[in-house]
Amino acid sequence: MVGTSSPSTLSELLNEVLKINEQTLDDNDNSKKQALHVHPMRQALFDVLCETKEKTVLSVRNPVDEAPEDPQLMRLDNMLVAEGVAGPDKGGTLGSDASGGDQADYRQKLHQIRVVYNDELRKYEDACAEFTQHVRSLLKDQSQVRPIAHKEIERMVYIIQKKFSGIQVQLKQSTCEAVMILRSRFLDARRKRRNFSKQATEVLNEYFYGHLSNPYPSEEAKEDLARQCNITVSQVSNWFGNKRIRYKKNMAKAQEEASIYAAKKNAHVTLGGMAGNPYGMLPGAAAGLLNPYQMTSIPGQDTLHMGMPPFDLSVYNPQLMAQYQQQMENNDKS
DNA sequence: GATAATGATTGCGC
DNA sequence: GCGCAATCATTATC
Repeated sequence: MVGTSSPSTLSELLNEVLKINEQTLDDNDNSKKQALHVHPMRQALFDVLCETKEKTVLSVRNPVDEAPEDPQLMRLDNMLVAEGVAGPDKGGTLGSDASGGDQADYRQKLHQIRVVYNDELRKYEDACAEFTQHVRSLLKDQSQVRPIAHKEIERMVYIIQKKFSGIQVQLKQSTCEAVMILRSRFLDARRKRRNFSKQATEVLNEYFYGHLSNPYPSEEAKEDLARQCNITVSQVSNWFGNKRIRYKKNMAKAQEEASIYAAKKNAHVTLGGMAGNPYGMLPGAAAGLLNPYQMTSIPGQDTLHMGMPPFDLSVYNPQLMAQYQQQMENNDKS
């Protein structure tokens, strides 16, 4: 029937359109297309078909309205923002313990990841927009010959965007992995310690032996020491933690060291008074003599000697202290 | 290369 | 959250 003569009735035209819809139009079958396009009932029937289709599609739930936020995608997004890859550039702060050089290196590497990520993301977005536009125009073209509901187009767009979203998730995942690898590398690098400068160690030791009776610097004191030594407050805390433990463990050597710092302090006192020692009455290791550790741990001195050592506390002399210790050891032997 | 020294980390208790 | 103790990992010294 089709092809030989134009459809004369509404039902004939409908059958014709449905057939065409099923088979899709063959570009070579121009006469058939032509016949349809010029039929006086064409527009009316086409409108009816569109309306019917629109009603049918309306009953289908719109996936766009109901799509829940993908929790995995949300996690990835949050992480990328937190790490400074997505969102505003935070400069890639590592930890306060990382050294300056490492920080700069880390920032540079993170910036590279950020650039690559944003570049790829833009490419995907552009490709997605381009493909969506292409499909839209294709559907628009097809709407000339078959009824296409608006919701149908939106659904198609949604499917396309979901496909591209899947690719984006992969991109975000691999970016997160890259950041994790970078982070772990630099966190490991933090273990690559460098010894503090001699000057910094001097400052810390002076404070420690100057406060042996209470070697627990306050937060303010730690900040002050950190400034003086050009290290972080947590490094100061670490140093004091280690120092207290090791002082206890190796009292003999610590005593020797205490004498050195006491002598230094003494020289300072002679020259400049008691400035800088909040325990003014007990300069240097003299304060250490009253510290709780010494009462139990000095080799050869298992108990605290009740008698005070033979020196004047106000002008502590390390040599006299050494003599005193020697004397006590001799007493223990005899 | 062995050893000591030292800064950092971890697990635990308070 | 802080400090202690044990331990790890690196650096310095011999």
